[in-house]
Amino acid sequence: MTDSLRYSFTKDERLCHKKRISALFAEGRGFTCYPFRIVWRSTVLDVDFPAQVAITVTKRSFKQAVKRNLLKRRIREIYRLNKHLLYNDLNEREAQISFMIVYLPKTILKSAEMDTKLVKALGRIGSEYDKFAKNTKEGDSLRHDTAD
RNA sequence: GCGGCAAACCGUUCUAUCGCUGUUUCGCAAGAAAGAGAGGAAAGUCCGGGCAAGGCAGAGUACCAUGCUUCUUAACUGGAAGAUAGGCGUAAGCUUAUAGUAGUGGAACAGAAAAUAACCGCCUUAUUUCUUCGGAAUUAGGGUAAGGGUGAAAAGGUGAGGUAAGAGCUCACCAGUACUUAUGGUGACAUAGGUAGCUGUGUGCCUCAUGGCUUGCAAGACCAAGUAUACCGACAGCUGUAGAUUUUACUCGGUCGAUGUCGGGGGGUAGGUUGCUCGAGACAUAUGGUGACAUAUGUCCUAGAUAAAUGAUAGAAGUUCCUUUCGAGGAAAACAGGACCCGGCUUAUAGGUUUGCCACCUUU
RNA sequence: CGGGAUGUGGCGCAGUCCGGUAGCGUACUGGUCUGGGGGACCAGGGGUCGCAAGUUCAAAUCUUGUCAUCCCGA
Repeated sequence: MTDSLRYSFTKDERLCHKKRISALFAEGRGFTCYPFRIVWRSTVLDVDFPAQVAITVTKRSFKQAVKRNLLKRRIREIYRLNKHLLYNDLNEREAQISFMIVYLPKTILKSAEMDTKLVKALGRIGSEYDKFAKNTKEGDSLRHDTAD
């Protein structure tokens, strides 16, 4: 079993800094792949993993904490089982990003449905990164934003 | 058997695989193993307390809260057992209100009048006019709460006597109030008797008693190293005086005490550690108490996250509902997630269990 | 997590303290003035006073619970 196929999900793979999250929303790029919105930003991380992720469900959509927790747990579980696909993409491009998954709808979807949709969304991050890298290269040299 | 009332309790369980957050042990490290990991309301933040910081003693007033009695508790707008007066229910039972009345304000509309009641009516005195000589009418005054379409509420109720007409004016019975005696009760109060003809209701201000500082773990402490009225200049002022400060405001008292005003000037983090979970702790038994609860003994350690852990998938069993070829198949499973910690209250809650009691029906 | 405010015709707000008639502006409908429009004037319709209990003779108003929206501190 290689490292990429370990289904663990440690703290280093999560986005836990308040500053980084506010920077992500201020400068990050986003796209919507229903039922999720992905906000991401190329970032130099001080860990071995190619990505750090945070998951949110807004209080506007779900008022009760039980439902928010349920959705966050399910999304995290799906990410944990499918993140090696994203890691392969990013390792090919030698990139590090931080990103956030926002759950949009106001109803609770089934796990299987969310599974296929999230895999599709994660697959799109690679192509979005290519687009971004191309644009910055044309304008100036590729420039990574520092973490802090 | 069926329906209800009250109290207490449960709130799917197990296995496998992959994960998450602490703890302990092993290991140089990577990591491995063991064991632990949401609730009866964790919720609302409505009360009370612990804990922490802030006062150079403190006191009074204002302000706020509470308000039958006795108890309970660390404390309480909590709880228990009662008291009085209502309301609902056939019943078991449930439920609402309750300090004082010395003073004082108001009670829309309607109504004569909303509380020191004379508009109509009734009785009566005087005057004038008319007269069928019985009386009738006009004006002025007096007496009178028996009657009057209202209203939420109408001046204790019924009967008799009494009177010019009436009236607790007097009497009988009934209802209440105040004072008082005896008995019972820790007490609220109850029961029985006596005295006073004393007699509307609810409500606000007010009065009395008791209690009450403010901010909240994002408090606070440490890593963290110098202060925060720093320091500099100008102007005004000169000794217990001005003034400043003192947990909202005011007063007294206390403390500090020359400084006050204006201008300039300078520093910055939300990272980590701690607070942080052993506590008015839980469970069991015994004793005391009607009960809330208290005391004693024994056993146990039972979440501590921080963009925030308790999940996903598969299988099995049980419960409920639907379909049924009686083999089975399908679906559902409430309210809801710790964020410093406790004690209550309130609100949400599918379904189920146990105990006691009440009414009705059937059988004996 | 803590603190506070608001909810009344279609819209924006009074009235709530101190209980008794729900009102103002604008919008809407009809009419008059004008050749017509705009505008002015007159008349009219439109209200579970967020919801549910309670107190009271009587509740938009007082009390309690609950729901929604908004703001502030960090």
